[in-house]
Amino acid sequence: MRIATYNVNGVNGRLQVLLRWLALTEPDIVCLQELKAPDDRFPEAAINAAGYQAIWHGQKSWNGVAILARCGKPIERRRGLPGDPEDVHSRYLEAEIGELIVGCLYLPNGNPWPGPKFEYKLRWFERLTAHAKTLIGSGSPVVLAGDYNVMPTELDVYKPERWVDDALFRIEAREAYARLLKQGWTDAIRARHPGARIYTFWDYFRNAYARNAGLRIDHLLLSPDLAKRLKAAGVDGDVRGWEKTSDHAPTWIELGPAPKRSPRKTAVKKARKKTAAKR
DNA sequence: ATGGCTGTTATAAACAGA
Repeated sequence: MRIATYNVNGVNGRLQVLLRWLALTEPDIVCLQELKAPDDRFPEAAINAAGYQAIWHGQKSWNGVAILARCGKPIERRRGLPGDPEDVHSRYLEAEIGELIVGCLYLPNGNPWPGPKFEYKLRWFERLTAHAKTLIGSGSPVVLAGDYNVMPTELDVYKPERWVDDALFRIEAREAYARLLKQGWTDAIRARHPGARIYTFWDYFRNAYARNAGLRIDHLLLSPDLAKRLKAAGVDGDVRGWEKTSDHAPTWIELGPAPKRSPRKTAVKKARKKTAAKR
């Protein structure tokens, strides 16, 4: 099973690129960010025609997230994070898809630092972390996928020294990311490619893609049982070179099948067999 | 340090993104 996250930077402006990528890579589940469209402008018909059912949380001009699935319509569990009824940004959507819980998120950019936007980013991060704790505590298989707007380490930036006072790389943001992971989440790309320079975003300016002046800010975090099923992870970097493309590239994981029985049940069965053999 | 580019829309002497 392939699960991908893709910040499309305008779902309507990006529709042809999105459809081309869906047809090419056939992910089973897709988290989209930066729809930049209100609910009634989501291109549902085109997405359905491509073989996907979707739920979405739109917003005029900015933000907006969606979850697509090929294996039935995602069952919505939540839109928006708990903890701030004043927050009207469309940045979080959560669904049940088969045995999985999928959280699709678009963490605030936070620039410029310092300032109210950065404070909002940190508050939003805390709300995400609080919610993630309840998710991981439930013991369910969960993936939290999206644009986190954080480069976790120096390995995740083409030129770290230029970014130290940027909201995407400020120490407060990196520490918030580390605190989230400490709950027990696995950063899938980093787990499969320790030490590798992997980017998911290249600025539209300064020929950044050609120079590979990139950032790794799109992440898929896996709950412990899903981490055990992680077979592969990568970035569809070529998509960033297409015409009319997003500044982000699709980022994905490949999961093995769910174990048929829980380890507890298997242990019980083995014990029974042993007992039976003794008789 | 600044500005470079892109999508959206209040079509700009606009904003936000990263």
